[in-house]
Amino acid sequence: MLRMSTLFLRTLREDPADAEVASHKLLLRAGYIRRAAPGIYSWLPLGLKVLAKVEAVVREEMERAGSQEVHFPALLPREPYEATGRWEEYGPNLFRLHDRKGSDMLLAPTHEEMFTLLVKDLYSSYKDLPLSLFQIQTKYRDEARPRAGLLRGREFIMKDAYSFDIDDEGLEASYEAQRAAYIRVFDRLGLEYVIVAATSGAMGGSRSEEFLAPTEIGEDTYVRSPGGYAANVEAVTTPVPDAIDWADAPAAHVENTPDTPTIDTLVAVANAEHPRPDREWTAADTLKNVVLAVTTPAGERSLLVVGVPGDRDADMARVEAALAPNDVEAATEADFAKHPELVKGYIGPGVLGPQHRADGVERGDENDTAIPYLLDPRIVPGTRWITGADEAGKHVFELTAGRDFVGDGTIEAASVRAGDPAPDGSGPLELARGVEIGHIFQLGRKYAEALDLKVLDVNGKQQVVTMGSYGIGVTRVMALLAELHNDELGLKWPAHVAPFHVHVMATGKDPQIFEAAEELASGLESQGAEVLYDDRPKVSPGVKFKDAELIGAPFILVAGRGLADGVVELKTRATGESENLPVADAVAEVARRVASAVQG
RNA sequence: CGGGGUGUAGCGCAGCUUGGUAGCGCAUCUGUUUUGGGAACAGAGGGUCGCAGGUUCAAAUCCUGUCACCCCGACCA
Repeated sequence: MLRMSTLFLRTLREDPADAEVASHKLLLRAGYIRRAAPGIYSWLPLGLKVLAKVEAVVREEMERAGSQEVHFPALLPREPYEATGRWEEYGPNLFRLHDRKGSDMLLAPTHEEMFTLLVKDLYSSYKDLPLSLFQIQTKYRDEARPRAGLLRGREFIMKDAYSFDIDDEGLEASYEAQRAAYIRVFDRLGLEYVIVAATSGAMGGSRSEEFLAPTEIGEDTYVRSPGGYAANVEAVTTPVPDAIDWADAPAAHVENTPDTPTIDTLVAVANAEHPRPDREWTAADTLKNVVLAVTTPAGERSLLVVGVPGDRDADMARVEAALAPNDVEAATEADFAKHPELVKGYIGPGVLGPQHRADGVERGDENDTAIPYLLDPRIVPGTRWITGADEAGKHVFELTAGRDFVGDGTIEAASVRAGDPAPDGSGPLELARGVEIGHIFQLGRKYAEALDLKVLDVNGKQQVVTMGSYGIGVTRVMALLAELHNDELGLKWPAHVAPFHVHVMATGKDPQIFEAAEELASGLESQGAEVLYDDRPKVSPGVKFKDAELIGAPFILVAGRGLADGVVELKTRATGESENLPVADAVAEVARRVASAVQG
């Protein structure tokens, strides 16, 4: 039995100044965690208890799905990450350090390499497969900006699982098994979630889905359609319209459009000075060419221009996803200085990609080669655009894709808007925010190839193993539960993850009250309930109530003035309901409710 | 990395404009009274005012530099 008089806990009356979101404030105030450094938290007794319960659910479902638990070091040598290229690719997000001999080490951000090597170390036959392994481990990522407490830290606990199969069918089955396990985990935790199509990001790989918990404070934006399509915005694909016959299209013509460096000013001038008879020009008639600087993992930097309809922005998250693992940023003044053919505000296809190469005109210095030009998928042959004429104060009208210009390819760079059609025809998209709590994807053979994980197949030939990778953010899930279950008074844990089930308190000074409370507490404990007993003798009832509500156990059992009439009070934290129970029945009744609440 | 802000007791803050013995609330400790909604009174402990230079008889306060942290955007379980 936990006793409030000795529990290592100090609740705070006021919100910490540096906490913003509810879960962060309350976990600090209620004494679950303490900040040790930015994005790094120490765990107090209550916090550890909740964490252990979340872990237990994850562990049980992993084992049910046939995955076996292992545990790797968090501190790792450089070599395996060098072999897969991730020592470079991870960039500044990787915590790097040296041992006393000067060898490079790292704090693992994730463990693909180690799992792959361990399997390689022990297995060499297709008969050993399929295999699924998992661990629950502390991960380290030196995030540029940790925030929201546990929701995004630099040290966090992740369950990561990996599957190993001989062929694609096996991988598919392993993936489905994990997917089913994730559904069970999140259902048991009582979390609402959507499964969305995702990009695989820096990990590499093909099929990929994220489990997002919808919430306003989420950092991921996703879309869904009435017909059931759901995807992270980064992974949304644009339906490609049919090409348009341009036989009757007017010829392109360059017009003076002074002082029109932005789409808004361009549209205004176009309508004022170059109106078309049937309808007004809008931003959607313009083609915006955005200059980006792309840096490869090896550090090579080059420019790229993406063309998007003028009524949309280039969404950097989507661009990054499309160009992963490269880094992308907006081009700088220095970049423009090196490319005089790029006239800011008036950039057009004329100097880009195929056009540049086709006309053979040298516009920059001798090292100046054509800047690659990628187009939004909506810019199909026959569509007509107003776009830059590559000369200050001039735009070209009726510039027709396919006839007057082409790109080097297409790119999903344009922002996604509510109302856009779903790629599978299932209706208009709506946008929402969510927190990524799980991510599953088929890695394929990337890591097995890089680290030479092969087994003999049935014909005695070496085959590269194919892998899947499956993560759950355990600390993040805990923070999310706190985020979802609270009110102005404090936390309201669901029974199956609460640090304990019943908060028993004695209110009053009469020793008999304390005796009765203690009896209730130990009675409940013998019935299988987990109990915190607030046995502090000189603390006013108000303080005890406030603490109990802040800490957030699902049931609060009060022994106080009602005792004289043979009753104790039971408060249900989630609903705020309060009722009197006869003392004699209280233990049995509360234990029964605990059991049913824990079962969910 | 871009923008904004803050560093004063364990926590939350005032003091800085106009330099002159470092303060308030909460928390902690002692005593008395209190005990169903963050008690009252009396007393106590606890701070090299982020750090380093400078100006001055005198710096939390003015000047310079520096570090750290937080918040908003670009990246991730």
